[in-house]
Amino acid sequence: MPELPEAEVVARQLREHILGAIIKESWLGREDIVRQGLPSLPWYRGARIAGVERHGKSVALACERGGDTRYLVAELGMTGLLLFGPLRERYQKHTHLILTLDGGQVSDLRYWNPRRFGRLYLLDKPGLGQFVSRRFGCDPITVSREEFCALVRTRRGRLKPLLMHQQVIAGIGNIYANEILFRARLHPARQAHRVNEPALRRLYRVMQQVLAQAIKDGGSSVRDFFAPDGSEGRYKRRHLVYGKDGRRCPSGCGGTIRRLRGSDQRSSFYCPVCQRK
DNA sequence: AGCTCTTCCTGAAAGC
DNA sequence: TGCTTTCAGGAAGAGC
Repeated sequence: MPELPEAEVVARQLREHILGAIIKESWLGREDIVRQGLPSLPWYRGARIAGVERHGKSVALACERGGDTRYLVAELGMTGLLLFGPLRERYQKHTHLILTLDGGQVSDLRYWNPRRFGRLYLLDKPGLGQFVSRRFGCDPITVSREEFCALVRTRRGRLKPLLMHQQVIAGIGNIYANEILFRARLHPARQAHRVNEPALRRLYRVMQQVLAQAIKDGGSSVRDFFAPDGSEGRYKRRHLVYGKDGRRCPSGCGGTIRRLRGSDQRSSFYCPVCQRK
């Protein structure tokens, strides 16, 4: 499932392959996949893809036409993918949007999302600003240590939900939250404001390392994440706790990885020996 | 503020 | 084998 590293990989591939391309045609399989701005869809025909942004786990195409800029935001949700045309055979069903392109390296870009947790948004500039400020907190890649630590210190809730709270820290989901907390040796249910300074700095450093490495590795392909060109992410090989319940802790502490189902239905994977509360 | 619960949605896996 | 049930998960929103 796409989280920040996967969305970043998607954004980078889009920049590499379709920046500057012109949208010739748009095909929409179902209207309810566009949650906002559906009437403006015709505007995008003839627009040039002038930029690609990532916000949290979402990817935004900046489109220009006649001196005007509008955005196409794709929430990837759990199963959402942006794919280049050559993959069309494998992804017929559940393709909800196709942008036929001219002048890029690929013939089209399509949005594929079987579970439809995640929609599309067609927004003008103020609309995007509003969308971003309402939904996304700081970016864990670019946030400074001071800012991050100050933020965690003021929170009374549990550490893991905080890391995954998009309005506070945008882009971290279940996989990376688990991997980060294990490497920082912090229990998922630790109260954020009770984490001491050294541990807080460790958390920041580990968060940046994990995300940077995952981007370098093309993301984690669990279930079926693919980059737009069809390549799989390799970071899954580096997973130490996610989906590893019942296995020996890789730190050599002798503990066994446990899976804890939180009230939010999401699973926490952690080592009860390394990550004490 | 922060927690819990519900809803959205489908395909894979488990259960019978 | 073939049917039914369960489950997984991100995010928003309601209610407490």
